[in-house]
Amino acid sequence: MRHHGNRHGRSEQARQAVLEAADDILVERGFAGVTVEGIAARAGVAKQTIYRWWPSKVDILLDAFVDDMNEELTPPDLGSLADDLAAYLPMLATFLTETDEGAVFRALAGQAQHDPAVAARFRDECVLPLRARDRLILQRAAERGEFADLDVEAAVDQLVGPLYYRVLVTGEPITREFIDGLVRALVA
Amino acid sequence: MRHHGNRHGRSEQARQAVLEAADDILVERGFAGVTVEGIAARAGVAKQTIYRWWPSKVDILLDAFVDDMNEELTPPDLGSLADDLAAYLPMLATFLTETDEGAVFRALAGQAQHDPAVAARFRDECVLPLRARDRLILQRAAERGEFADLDVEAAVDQLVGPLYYRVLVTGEPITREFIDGLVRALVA
Amino acid sequence: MRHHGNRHGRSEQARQAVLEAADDILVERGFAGVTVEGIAARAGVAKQTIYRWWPSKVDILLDAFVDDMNEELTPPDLGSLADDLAAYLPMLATFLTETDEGAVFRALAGQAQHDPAVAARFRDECVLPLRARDRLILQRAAERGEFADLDVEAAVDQLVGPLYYRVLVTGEPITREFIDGLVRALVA
Amino acid sequence: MRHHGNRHGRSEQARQAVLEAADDILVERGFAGVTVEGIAARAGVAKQTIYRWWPSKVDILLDAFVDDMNEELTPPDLGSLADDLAAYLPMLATFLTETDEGAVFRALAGQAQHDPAVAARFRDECVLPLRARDRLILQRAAERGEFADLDVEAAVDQLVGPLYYRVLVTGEPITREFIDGLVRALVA
DNA sequence: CGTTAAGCGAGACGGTACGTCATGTCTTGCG
DNA sequence: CGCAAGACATGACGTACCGTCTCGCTTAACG
Repeated sequence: MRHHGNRHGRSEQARQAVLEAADDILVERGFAGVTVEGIAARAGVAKQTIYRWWPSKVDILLDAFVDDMNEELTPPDLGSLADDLAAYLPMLATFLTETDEGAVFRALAGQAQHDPAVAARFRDECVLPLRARDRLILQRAAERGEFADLDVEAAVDQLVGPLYYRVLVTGEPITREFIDGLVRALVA
Repeated sequence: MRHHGNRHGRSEQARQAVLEAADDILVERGFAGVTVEGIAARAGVAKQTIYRWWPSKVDILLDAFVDDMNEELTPPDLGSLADDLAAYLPMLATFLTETDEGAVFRALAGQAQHDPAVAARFRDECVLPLRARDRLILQRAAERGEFADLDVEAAVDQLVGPLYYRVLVTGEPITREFIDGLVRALVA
Repeated sequence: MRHHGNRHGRSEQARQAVLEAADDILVERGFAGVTVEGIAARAGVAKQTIYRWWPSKVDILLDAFVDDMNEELTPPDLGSLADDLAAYLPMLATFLTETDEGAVFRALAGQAQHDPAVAARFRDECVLPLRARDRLILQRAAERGEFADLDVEAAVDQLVGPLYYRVLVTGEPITREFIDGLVRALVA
Repeated sequence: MRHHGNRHGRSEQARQAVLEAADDILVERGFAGVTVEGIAARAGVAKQTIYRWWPSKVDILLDAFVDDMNEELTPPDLGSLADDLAAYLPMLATFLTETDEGAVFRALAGQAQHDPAVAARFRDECVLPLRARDRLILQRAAERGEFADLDVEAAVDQLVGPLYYRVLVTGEPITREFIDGLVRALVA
């Protein structure tokens, strides 16, 4: 049964179809291949319906990322900082480099370099939630007394910064050894 | 007197005008405002002249970056690793966030997220030369014997990774204290 | 207190509001400016209410014309054909060129060139009633015996044809002399 | 050999293709079926090429009419006014009602009712040339001395006005008798 | 020392996607 | 049941750039 609008706001069906279509096209054809017309066609939705709810294709990807991210990346709680990090950082690396959500993240990070408005939304809606997960592990370690005087924010940057650097800048693979080095530098 | 072509090789005048126009437009209007037509108009050059020498606008920016970068960012040589880093890292941060070349770098980094071909050229022509400078300081320290057993590549990532992460991802400012923390973590 | 529907038949209030809104917009902004959405907004009526009762905006204008025309253009009865025509033809010209109803008539005549269905309704509901008035004068003259053997239909065409031609085709103003010429040609 | 633009102005090939496509679509699907996109597709031309040279689809039809009209409707010269008119007026009627150019003329006449700017161009480029032909017959008669004191302009209106009135307003067919009546009224 | 071919400015061309506007259909809840 | 409200699929609008092409001028090496 097709839904053709009603007085109580938007069609959830259309919303989902748009987000999924955007996601799929991004993964299949890259960011340049993502067009509002393409999304509309693939989602079986009118272009105007997209423009009614999203100002641009970037906003669609932001929504798509927010929707999907929340189902992923639950940080482990293994009882020791070193173990938690050894489990979590590879998960994060895989998330960023291998998953569809990671592809969306990278595309948004790319677009954030071109547009300050995108950058602001990207930080609030993508980076902050990811950092919250990063922080969680360190905070639990602090609560256990492993690090009495830790500056959590700086520590997060030192831990995940090199990882994002490899993902977004150098393209180097993130190896077990690389992560071990990061953990050792922090624990030392 | 305008130059209208010759039989043997390209017009250096046109090349310079194009690179400068691209640079200027990027800084003034952002990456989205950079168009081949706009560059041509501003440089007083025919569109075809651009397409004859550059496959896309990204290649223009790459050339512009390479031209300009070589005049910047000479790493200091103060005799101690801590001093060198304390002098160099703020220079790098300023280069990335404040200068026109930094704006080009960020734009290219952004576009590299969207296109693997751009990513490859970006790494070869932008990232590698910058990393060469990063490495120089650590190599000199190693030669002085400050760190006998240092893995230079990993150390570079740990040093500059958090810095790029702030520039490209979180947008947090890069403070004196932040840099001191990075240096301390390495020297420890 | 606004009316929001009732159980027994359509709202006359809504009908009037729609016809007036269509008329007003046509006069103010021209035929291209007449849109169903615009009419609905101006009339304070839902779009669906319009589509429930009129198949298209042209049908709205047809209804508007029929409503208004009946209050206008009563042919005079001065006792002689020449006098009647000398009084009536200028009235007709003014009606077509100066009044709001004339504007509606011209818009419908224009649309009739594009769509045979419109043309049919236009002739039945607009042209025929106007021709009835034209004919009336000639018929009364025939009844008075002024013209025993007159072909009324052909005479009407010869009289008002040039007038419509000027209004719809050449745009020439309709002068006293022009009308006198038409009358003279008929009476001769 | 395809032509893709040069420094000396527009492609005559594209111009012709556009005019013919517009003409064909108008005849096949009516004025409402004429769209710039449809013309572009049918002519094998880019939409922008159309907008570069014509402000609107009406301007295309105007050009198409002007191009085609000049090859049609040469008034006869049979030596007497009555004969000339008896030959010419049916030709005119057929031109307006049966030919493709007539369809374009009627469409333009329709659009002229909606837009004063169109009306102005329509009169200058369509109506005036047609009237020139109408006038020719009467002028030749005047030169022959058939009508010493004829007001040619008014006579043209009286002759062709009823004819256009039937074509554009009533839709009545234009019969031999009807035309004879018009000629008789003038000659009388 | 004139020929001639490459580089150039100019700009029209076939395309693709943009973001907007109006159409006519639909669903909902109030009166 | 009629209505106001408004979301929806559809499709054309007019614009902006893309990358390709042709043209005629300028200019320097070659004949």
